[in-house]
Amino acid sequence: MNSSHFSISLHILTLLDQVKGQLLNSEYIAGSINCNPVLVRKELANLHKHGFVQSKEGKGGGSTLAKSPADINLGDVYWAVKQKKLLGESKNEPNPNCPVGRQITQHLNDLYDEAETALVKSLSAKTLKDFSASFK
Amino acid sequence: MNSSHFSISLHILTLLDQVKGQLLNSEYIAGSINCNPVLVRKELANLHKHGFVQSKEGKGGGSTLAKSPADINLGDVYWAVKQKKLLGESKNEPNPNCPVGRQITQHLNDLYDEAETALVKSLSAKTLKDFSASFK
DNA sequence: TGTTCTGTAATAAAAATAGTTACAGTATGA
DNA sequence: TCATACTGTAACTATTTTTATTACAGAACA
Repeated sequence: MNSSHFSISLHILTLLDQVKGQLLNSEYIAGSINCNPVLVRKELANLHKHGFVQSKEGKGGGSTLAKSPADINLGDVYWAVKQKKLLGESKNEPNPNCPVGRQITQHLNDLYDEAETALVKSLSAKTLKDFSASFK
Repeated sequence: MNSSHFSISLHILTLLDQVKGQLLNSEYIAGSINCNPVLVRKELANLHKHGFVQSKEGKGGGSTLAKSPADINLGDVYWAVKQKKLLGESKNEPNPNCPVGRQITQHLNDLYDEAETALVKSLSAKTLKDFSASFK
């Protein structure tokens, strides 16, 4: 991963949990995150695609959690939100004429996959309920 | 982390290991990575600062490993190379007037620190020697 | 003493990320 | 039924981050 997708998504999910089923609209959420409402709606669209939230269109609409916070673990959020490699290359086209260049992409990918698995395992130890409960 | 610092550094270290003590110059290394030699020199400067490589200036100069590849573990490389948060925010200034916004940065940081620790533990299981040995 | 490197700074180009504007479609309720 | 307030999404712009380029002082070598 990278960027702030995970942070923003978890922020959204936490807010939705804190209001216990109340619908929150993208402008309110954006106000808490301090970002653009369209960015929130995009993030919500992704969370919706992965079954974490439900949205209601139209006047008085907004979003709410689609399942119990105890059933949302942060490792699953990670996978849902992930858009690109955790550790990795923006550009990466090593020289195929060099023995190291030719093979390194595969070896790095293997290494990163292992490392990412360890990271997700750590995240998976916590649910949204746990995370949200740490807010006073 | 993020970006390609880790990939590039590990690529450099692998090349240096493969040539067993021979000096490699930044242009050669850049040729294998397929990037700019100045980028390699900056990355080498950082690796040098952390004691992984030695460099020799002047004609016929170049770089070589400063310690045995068996004594370079990939977790240490990770820390040396890390320049910013693994999972995190480019911009992140949540609303201090919102209970969630006010506390989330700290909670996210705690979460990320744990996850990063798990990731580094995984990386630390391998040395440069191990990694380099997987190249045929 | 000319050549070939490193080290580093300053700048430019390219890529990625976030913000903005715009608008069709949906639900609500007066 | 019509004004209002949302979502969903696209197109575009601005900003930030990353990478490449140029430049040059200083070091080592032949």
